[in-house]
Amino acid sequence: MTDKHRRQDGAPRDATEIRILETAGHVFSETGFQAAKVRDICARAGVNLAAVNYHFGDKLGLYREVLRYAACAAGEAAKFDPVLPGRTPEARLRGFVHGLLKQMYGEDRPAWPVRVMTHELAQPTPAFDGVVEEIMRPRHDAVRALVASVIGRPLDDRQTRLCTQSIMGQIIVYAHGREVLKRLWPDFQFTPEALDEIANHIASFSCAGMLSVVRRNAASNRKQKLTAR
Amino acid sequence: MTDKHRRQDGAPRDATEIRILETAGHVFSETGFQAAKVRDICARAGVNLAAVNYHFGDKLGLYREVLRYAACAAGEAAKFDPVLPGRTPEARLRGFVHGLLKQMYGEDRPAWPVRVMTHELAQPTPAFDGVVEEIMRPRHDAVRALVASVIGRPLDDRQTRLCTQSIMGQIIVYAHGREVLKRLWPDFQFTPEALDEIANHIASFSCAGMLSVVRRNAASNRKQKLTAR
DNA sequence: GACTTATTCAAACACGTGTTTTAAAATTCT
DNA sequence: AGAATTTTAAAACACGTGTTTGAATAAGTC
Repeated sequence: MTDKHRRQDGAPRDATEIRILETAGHVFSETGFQAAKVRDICARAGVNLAAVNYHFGDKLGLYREVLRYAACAAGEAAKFDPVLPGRTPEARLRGFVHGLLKQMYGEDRPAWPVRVMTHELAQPTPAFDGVVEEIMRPRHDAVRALVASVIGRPLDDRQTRLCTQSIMGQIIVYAHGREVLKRLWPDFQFTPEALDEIANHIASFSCAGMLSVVRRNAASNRKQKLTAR
Repeated sequence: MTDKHRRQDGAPRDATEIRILETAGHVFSETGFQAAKVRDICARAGVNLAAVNYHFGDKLGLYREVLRYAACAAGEAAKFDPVLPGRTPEARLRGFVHGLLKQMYGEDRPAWPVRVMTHELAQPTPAFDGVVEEIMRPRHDAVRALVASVIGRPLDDRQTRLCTQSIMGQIIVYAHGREVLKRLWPDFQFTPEALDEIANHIASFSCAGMLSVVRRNAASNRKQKLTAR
């Protein structure tokens, strides 16, 4: 890969490059990086075989740009801070979950970025660390902060982390468990109403769960005081 | 693949086949089916290149056997019915979660079967349907039955399914989100104590969540009665 | 012990795939 | 318009990979 192909952020792309990027997104999402074929991408994009090497240096260079492209589509949700808007913690959580689901499965969104990420989970490429730091960690930390404030525990507490895992798990099961979901609940569709329903469910389910943690802590505190007396 | 390689269940295997199977499990778990190389498997297993074709017909035949091998390791947990043992629903759920976690991350368990499944989620092979039906659906349905009995709703109710998704999501996030977890919570270890801790957390968290669903239904029922009067 | 069968081995084969090359066409610049 | 540059195009190249082959060795059988 020559210097020509190390493009900085926001560099303009011509029609060919965009067509390759979008097609490559689809192809990579279907088979993952390794198994995807440059010939397949080029054929489906209607460009010559050599175009990938000319515009992106090599296959990995193209994949990096695809990942960045996918991360860009996820950009707004990453910046979205779930702690600010809404009044009650449940409303804030509902907003966060809804935003995340909509960003992944909104009707106007392409489906391939999520699938590319699923492949990364199965077999991380060198580009994965960047995605985690830029996209996933901010979200995770935002949820963690919300959890910490709800259950009254430090950010780094194990209970805080377990609750955060529980909440994130409920969300991503719809993403990475999709192939299972299709078979176990074939009637399910990601309609806007379903997105609302899921967000509502996860928010209330999780708030109740967090409150139970609070209650358990309070109970064990009382017990300690009693025995200490 | 000739008839010779269509072996029935429980057929005896010699040392070579077992060595190939175990090594193949590791290799497939690292890179997925497509990207895995027969030469790599054979080299690491210390057998000749042609051994795979001789004993398993072709690469896909080997993969099928690896999947069955992995499913076998998961067999006891699949047969395990979470509705029978234990008294309270929470105890039953805790038992189920703990069994599943231990089966995936117990210290005596190899790590590769879970990783192979992660690859299947990203890019299902023809063998995936069988795995879902034989391994995943029984578990899923068992949890669903438990949920239905707890929240007092039919098996096929949307609320029942959402709660089931919530519970399964909390579990599988530790499996399929492992690469993210390693980066976002690097100190975390799958010790036996951690497994207990997680199982306890998920069980109490989820029971509280389900109870909140019950309460919400009761509240909306009261409201309906009031307006109907 | 001789014959048959099963298994292992090294080499070669056939094909797919990422990349390069070289030339033609299109675009841009002066 | 003419030259320089950029982009596209077809073919070839180099290498990796699943599979097959045929001989050599081991195991089993009468």
